[in-house]
Amino acid sequence: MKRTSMEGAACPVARSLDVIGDWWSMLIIRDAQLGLRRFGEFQKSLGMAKNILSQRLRHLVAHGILEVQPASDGSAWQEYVLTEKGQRLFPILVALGEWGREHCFQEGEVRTELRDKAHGLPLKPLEVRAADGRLLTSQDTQVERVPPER
Amino acid sequence: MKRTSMEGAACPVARSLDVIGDWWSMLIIRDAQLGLRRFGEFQKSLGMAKNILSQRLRHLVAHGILEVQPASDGSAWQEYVLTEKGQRLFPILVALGEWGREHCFQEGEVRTELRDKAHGLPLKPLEVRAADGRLLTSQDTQVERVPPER
DNA sequence: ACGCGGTGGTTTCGTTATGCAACCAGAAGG
DNA sequence: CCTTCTGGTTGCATAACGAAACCACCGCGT
Repeated sequence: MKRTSMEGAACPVARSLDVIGDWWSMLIIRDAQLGLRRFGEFQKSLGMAKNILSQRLRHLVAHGILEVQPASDGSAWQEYVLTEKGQRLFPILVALGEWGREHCFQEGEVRTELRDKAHGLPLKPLEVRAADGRLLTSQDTQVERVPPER
Repeated sequence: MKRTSMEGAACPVARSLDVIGDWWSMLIIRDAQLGLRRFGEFQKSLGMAKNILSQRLRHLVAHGILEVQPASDGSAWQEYVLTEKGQRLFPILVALGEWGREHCFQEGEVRTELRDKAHGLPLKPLEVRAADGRLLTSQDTQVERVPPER
């Protein structure tokens, strides 16, 4: 038996989840977006087992989301930094955060929030729009099989 | 031992992942957005084990993302439909799809894509914007601990 | 009313992933 | 050198997962 993989799926959502759909990857990526780079920083921030972290970091590196760099402070250790591909996950994090903030807290609970560094204000809510700018809901969309590019 | 839960985390991303962060939930929700409602429809579409599906559906119902309804065709069976809270996950799906489409396919592979029903055109790419409308990257943002509402 | 197949699950059992703790090698620091 | 810290790996116990068998109930044909 094996954990079923979506590698062959034509659906991009399934492909994404195949890469970053486990319990820890998105949290690691969140921390990486916040500037964490060292193994120990991730481990302390997330409180996860070191073997699992090690596994996940390797996985993310293998998929080109993180890359290993020589330490920025001159020491001989290595650091994990987001690649371009990893940076592009930002909207997913924002979407997750927005939904979590709205639907996963009781009134009165302490929470954190992502804000605009320039003015310290909350972000504008994410919007799904058509090419011509109309706001869309899931009912306004459909899935199409598109021919391979080129 | 137990799978570590993020229930107490102050970070909304962690909270979200605690609810929908497993391998299957987002795929079930994707199919629900596409209009699937019956147990058997999900099972056939996803090819997953029925016990796991059963578990996941219960979990999603318990968290108020799906709700059980009497069948729409008059038969005595039940159907699973998205609640308002579940509908709000749409931007996350769009974000996952967009990233997957860009970064998880080889050239020439068949893929599916979400399109605007009105004109059959691809959607506008998601954008993270500040309250004043400026485009933001992760570097332009910071996490703040905000006081409980009210 | 009776039998049969389809739907919607639950149970059972073997495999895989996760979590914890112990261990270990190399780098920093003194 | 000798010690401590960083960055892992290894081994083991347990929880989650996956496949298939099993089961109850619905609806339909007769």
